[in-house]
Amino acid sequence: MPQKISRLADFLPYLLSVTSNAVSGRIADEYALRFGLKIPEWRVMAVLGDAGSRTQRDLVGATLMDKVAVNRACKVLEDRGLATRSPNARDGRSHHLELTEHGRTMHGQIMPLALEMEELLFAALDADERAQFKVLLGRLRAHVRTMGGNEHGTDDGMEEFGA
Amino acid sequence: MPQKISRLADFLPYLLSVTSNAVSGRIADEYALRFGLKIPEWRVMAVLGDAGSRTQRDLVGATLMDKVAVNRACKVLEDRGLATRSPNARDGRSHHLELTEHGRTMHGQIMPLALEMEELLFAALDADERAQFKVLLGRLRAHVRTMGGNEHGTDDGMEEFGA
DNA sequence: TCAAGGTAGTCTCTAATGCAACCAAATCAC
DNA sequence: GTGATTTGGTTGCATTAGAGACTACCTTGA
Repeated sequence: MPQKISRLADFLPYLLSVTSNAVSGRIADEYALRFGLKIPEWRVMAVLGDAGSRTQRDLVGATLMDKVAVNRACKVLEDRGLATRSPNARDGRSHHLELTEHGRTMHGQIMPLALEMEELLFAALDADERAQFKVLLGRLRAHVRTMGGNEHGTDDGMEEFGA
Repeated sequence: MPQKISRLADFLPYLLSVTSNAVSGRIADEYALRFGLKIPEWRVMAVLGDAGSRTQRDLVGATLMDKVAVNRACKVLEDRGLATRSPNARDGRSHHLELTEHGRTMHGQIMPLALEMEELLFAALDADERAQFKVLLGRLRAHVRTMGGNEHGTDDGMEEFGA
């Protein structure tokens, strides 16, 4: 019998962090193995494949990643022929990014794997629990964002990227 | 009205990661500001203050951090006079780490702040929801750990460090 | 039309994180 | 005991993430 129970183990932020790392780690491994993609690259592909042509700025808003991270991910995707940039007629500073045919094909494989991974990782939770979990995460994130110095500049939602 | 809803935003691992980062970031800021401590250092202090004298190996098990991270955190704590190492009679390779008086004093300030932060960050969730959230995180983590290649070597629990 | 200020994207430098190789002490095999 | 293997701890290296500066371009307001 344990002599002492750690209060660390009861500390929600700790539990959250450890769990998140475990989940992310597993996914990162899987994507690296199967597609040679890192998480940032994968996220960008997910958004592009789903939403079509976007600027880097849009991608920052959609993925909540740093603009540098987005930039690097885009560059990798472009170098690998998974995405292309075309000039933005409206704004000479930015480009539109879009998946290539190759990118689209890969996206077609990637999304099912994502869902499969989600299924596998969250198998310990039934449908209701997952829904509940998602709601709690959403509320938590929204709340944390409102409090304190808003962290990383661009702080608009990720919920929509309507045209 | 949004034209399209991102599937990324519905992807649980993504939501988990983003939320966890937001929470961790806020806490990290707070501890850096008030005590000049980083998360790994804080975790080690939390365990030492709570459990008394431990070896680095124990700390790895208790914090689920890399042994290198633990080592570095310990070194910082020692350099700052918050913890001391004393030889381990049983094993010449390792030392016992323990908070100094100074460290203990700081620990006395740190833990209330931790609880305060938890309260503040999780204000968006009521008591039941927090309990539920904790249960779900626990199940999730336990499940993820069982699947796939067990990641980072040492994989014993964090739930007990009995004598 | 021109200056002033703001924004998208890029580059660079530094800090943080994790891994692999390593050393020293302990344990095991004989 | 002596050599081989394991384990706690440490160091160094490679990878990653983030802050800041910088360029090119846009927008506004005179």
